[in-house]
Amino acid sequence: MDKKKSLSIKEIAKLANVSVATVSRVINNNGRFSEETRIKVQKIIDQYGYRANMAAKSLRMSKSKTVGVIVPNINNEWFSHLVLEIEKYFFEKNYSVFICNTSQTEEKEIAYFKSLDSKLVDGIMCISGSEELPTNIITRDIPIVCIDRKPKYHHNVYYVESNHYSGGYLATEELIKKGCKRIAIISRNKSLSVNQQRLEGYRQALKDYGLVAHKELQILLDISSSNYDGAKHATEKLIQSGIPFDGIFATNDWRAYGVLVALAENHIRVPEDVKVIGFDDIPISYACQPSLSTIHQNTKQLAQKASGLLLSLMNGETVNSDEKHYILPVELIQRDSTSL
Amino acid sequence: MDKKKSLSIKEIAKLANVSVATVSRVINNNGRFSEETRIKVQKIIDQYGYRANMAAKSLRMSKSKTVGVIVPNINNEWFSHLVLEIEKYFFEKNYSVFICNTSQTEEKEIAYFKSLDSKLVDGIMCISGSEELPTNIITRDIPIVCIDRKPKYHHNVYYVESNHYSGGYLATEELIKKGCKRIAIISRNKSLSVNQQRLEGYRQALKDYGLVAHKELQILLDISSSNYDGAKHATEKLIQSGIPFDGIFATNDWRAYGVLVALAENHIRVPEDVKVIGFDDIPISYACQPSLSTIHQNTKQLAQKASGLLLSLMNGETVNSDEKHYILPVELIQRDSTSL
DNA sequence: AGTTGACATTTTATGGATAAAAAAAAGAGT
DNA sequence: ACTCTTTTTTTTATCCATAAAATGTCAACT
Repeated sequence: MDKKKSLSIKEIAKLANVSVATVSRVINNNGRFSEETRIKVQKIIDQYGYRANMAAKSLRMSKSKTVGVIVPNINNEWFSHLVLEIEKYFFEKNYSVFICNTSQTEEKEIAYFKSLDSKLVDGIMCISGSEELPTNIITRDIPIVCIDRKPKYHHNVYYVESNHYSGGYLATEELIKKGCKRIAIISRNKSLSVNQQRLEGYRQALKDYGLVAHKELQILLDISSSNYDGAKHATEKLIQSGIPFDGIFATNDWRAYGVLVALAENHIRVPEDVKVIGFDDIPISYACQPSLSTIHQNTKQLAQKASGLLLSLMNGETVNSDEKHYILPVELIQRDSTSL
Repeated sequence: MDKKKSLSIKEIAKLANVSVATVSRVINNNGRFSEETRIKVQKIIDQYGYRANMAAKSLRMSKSKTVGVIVPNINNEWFSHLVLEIEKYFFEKNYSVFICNTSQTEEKEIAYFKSLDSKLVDGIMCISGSEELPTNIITRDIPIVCIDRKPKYHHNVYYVESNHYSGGYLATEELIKKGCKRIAIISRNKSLSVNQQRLEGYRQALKDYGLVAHKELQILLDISSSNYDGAKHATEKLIQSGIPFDGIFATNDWRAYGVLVALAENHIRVPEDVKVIGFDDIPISYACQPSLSTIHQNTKQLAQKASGLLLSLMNGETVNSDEKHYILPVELIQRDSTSL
């Protein structure tokens, strides 16, 4: 294999009989040079090849054309969809993306912040991680944008999220409009604002429609169990308890499928006996049966807004204070699990 | 916010009253220095903080402690699971991972190879991409390991994959053992060896059990349609055609769910009237109803083997020629969709 | 005391690129 | 032809860390 080692600027310069500075200016099309020189240099580059050494470039310019994406678990379709869209956005702009999977541990999050700092990333995208960002660890002014979580106040932190309150409201309202009177919610007992807001929306909808928010129908799972298993077990317990219910709002789609399977195994029909609605609108929700009514988050737009914001910050553009965070609308998707 | 700029080795050296070389040796615990000096330097570092500048380090050492992962689509649970495990492995070894999503386009693949080359990555993990790797683009000797695909011969390319032939055989055999006589296969018409091998396994199983491999039951989708939709439409067409069948081997789980939904919409019961089996064992296959029999790929092991191999290569260890590729066994998972 | 060796530390060169300052070349005007 | 601009190009310094070579220090041994 004739692997031709890439030439450095210095070597190109020698071959073209010009100085390294001239080559640099031609390559970056920055500064003055005559057309004649441009052709001369370009010819050598075409002939011998040149691949910039990003380490050298980063060192000199203290920026790296890379961004880090902090994500709890990339093997989760909602997060991976965000990552996909972020990657697409930044690829277009000639940035590379470091994937930083925290597995929900603070150690990994801290380690990655250190690493990203060390690697001179130009920006950090932080998806739904811990409450408190370890920004104090960072020694440079790296812009940070958060998705899906209101971070406690940190200097230079911006965020983009869906309207979870509205989603919780819409989901509950859908169940009410389809005739449900005793609606359970299965959510997660973490202080994450996301779950909190969905719960608020649920409570408000019940209130607005004059329904009682039964304490025993508000089930908050702890973090230890998985979404699917946790929701499945919770549903089984609810069934065994004998407490009547005719609708379940599961605050994400995996939980909703836990619910659906538990109901099916207990020969409770959906939507005839009990109606179910989820949240997120991941592919599973239309591909499985019964298809799941859910609240659609505009994941792509979330990613693009956040990426655009981060890019602006990286370019040193000043961002109006009213553009420091976006709350994107969500949409009710009606499918079989809440049909009449 | 009191963001303390990190000091460079030079500044640390000045504060500690030693030379930069000494600081470097202490930090990297490499070379000789007295305990006294170690303490002196460490004290300054503890007091003022030091964060290595990886750009400088990479430039000097021509390695970056990063690897690139080329993947067709990270928003696909099988790939994202691989990426997750690869990330975990390399995090432990103190490497960062660039995510390179090709969206199945050659342009992006080539662009990413150039970028990774430029960024001095120490290794590349290549997951099920195009047939021919654009390795000639690379100007340095970067080790490459492929997962899930036999690349045409390239210098320095190694690969790890599942035994797809055996998987195809096991899947078909399961259907046969559960009484199916007219078994369809729904796969993809790409030259990817993966699909080819699964098809071979299917044919061999039919042959071994004395069944006919009906041409009209071998459906190869083209790449344009999605797995789910493609399989759903294909199943609908098959039903409409009136050709009898009593088992379907869908060569991945998403296709299998396309099949299941098409059957359900046509009031064909699974597993009573038709039995269905998938491939991959992604989470959907146990979480949806009916739960799906499938062929489990040991994704974690695949990722770990490949990562270990890549790391060895990056460390310059010589790899025995018989360790240049691994073929890992797959496992039949029996669930409702093929129960009796 | 002087040579030798072991260890500790500093000096110097280097990796590849860019920006600023300096120098050289070309063009304009008198 | 000579000065003054303007444009082009080169020189130099710098980014930060590491490795190799050189220097320095101390103690042991003949």
